[in-house]
Amino acid sequence: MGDVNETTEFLPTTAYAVLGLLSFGEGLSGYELRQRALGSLRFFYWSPAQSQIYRELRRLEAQGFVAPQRVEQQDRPDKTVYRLTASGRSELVRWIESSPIDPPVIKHPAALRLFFGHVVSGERRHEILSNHMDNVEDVLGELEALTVGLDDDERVQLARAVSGWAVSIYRGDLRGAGAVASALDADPVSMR
Amino acid sequence: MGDVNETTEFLPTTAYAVLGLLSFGEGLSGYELRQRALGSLRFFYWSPAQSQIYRELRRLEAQGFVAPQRVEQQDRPDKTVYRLTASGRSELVRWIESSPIDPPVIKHPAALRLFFGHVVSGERRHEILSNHMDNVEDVLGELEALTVGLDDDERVQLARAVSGWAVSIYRGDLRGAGAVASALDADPVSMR
DNA sequence: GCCAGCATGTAAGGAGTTACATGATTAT
DNA sequence: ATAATCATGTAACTCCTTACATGCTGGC
Repeated sequence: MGDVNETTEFLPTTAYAVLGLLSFGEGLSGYELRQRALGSLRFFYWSPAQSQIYRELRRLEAQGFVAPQRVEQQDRPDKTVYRLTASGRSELVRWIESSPIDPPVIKHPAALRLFFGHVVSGERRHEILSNHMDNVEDVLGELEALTVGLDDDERVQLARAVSGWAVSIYRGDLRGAGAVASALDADPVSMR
Repeated sequence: MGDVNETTEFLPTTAYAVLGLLSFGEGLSGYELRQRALGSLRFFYWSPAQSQIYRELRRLEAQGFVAPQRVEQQDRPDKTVYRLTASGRSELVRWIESSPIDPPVIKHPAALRLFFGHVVSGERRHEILSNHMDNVEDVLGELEALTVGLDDDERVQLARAVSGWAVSIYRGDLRGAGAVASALDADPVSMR
């Protein structure tokens, strides 16, 4: 009979990711938002499909959290950049202040497959591992590039810190993968 | 003009998680599958909603990858356990053998919020961090319990190895979180 | 001339969620 | 009594994805 609804409702996380990317002051188009997500959020969150970004922008505009502004460009197609409104900023603050901090969720294709690795050959198990380690090395390389790309501006201190955090996580992954590889060599699992 | 469709189609990952859980030989009900997912897959993949499990079971049964078997119980409600069929096992093998090993995706609520942390106070930033670190300590505790719970049976070697892998990742997270905390203390970020 | 990047969108569908409903048994 | 666990399911909805479509500009 009438939920108390103690915790206020929030928009989906994607919406706050967009608001957050706009909170640095720049006006960004849907296209540019996608690039930013691919270039940074991807490493510790994920990156939404392009169509999803436009969808969120429409919703945020309807709510008054972002305001569109047409920008004419002579060298490229015109674009619509969005800016964070005052109420958009409050909404972002409200989310960061009061939304619950859930534990991280790791979607780990390699670990999932290896967990069921008893149904395949030892060769395939090693292949999965080395394949995965290559992936993670790549990610670490891109993260490196990202950190270097950030200037020493005060406003990117947090971005830099969070990038370093992601590096720690991926390094932990790499360390664990190495341990798994050793374990598989030391004590071969028979295939069943 | 007719896509080549070079990579054969696969079912959604959830379906293979179910097949994988059944590949250890036990017949499991939807309810039990949910428990298994919560108890292990959760740490390196995620855990599907209960309704999703039943949905996948129906699809897998329709495809002939699992076979239902009614089990009457006197102490508890009867249940339907599902067993992996031969073709279900081949399908699982096919997936592990030939599906691409994508890089891991980390959904990290704390890092995402801190990335936009310049809009909130230093107190809230620290709160997010410590809140997150508590979460991860909890997860590590549960992973510990999981590893202890596994006997020395050969068939759980891989499960044990993968659990250890997850531990490495979460420890990397903790290490990174500590570094972020120090960085915030050393060089306070002004709120904007 | 054509492809790559910029820029925005629609359409269709799938995966996954929450909430609800039912009913049995066991423990408090 | 009633709460908790076991066990299964439906209904409604949302997020998100893939695929497609359009058109412009710049470089090879």
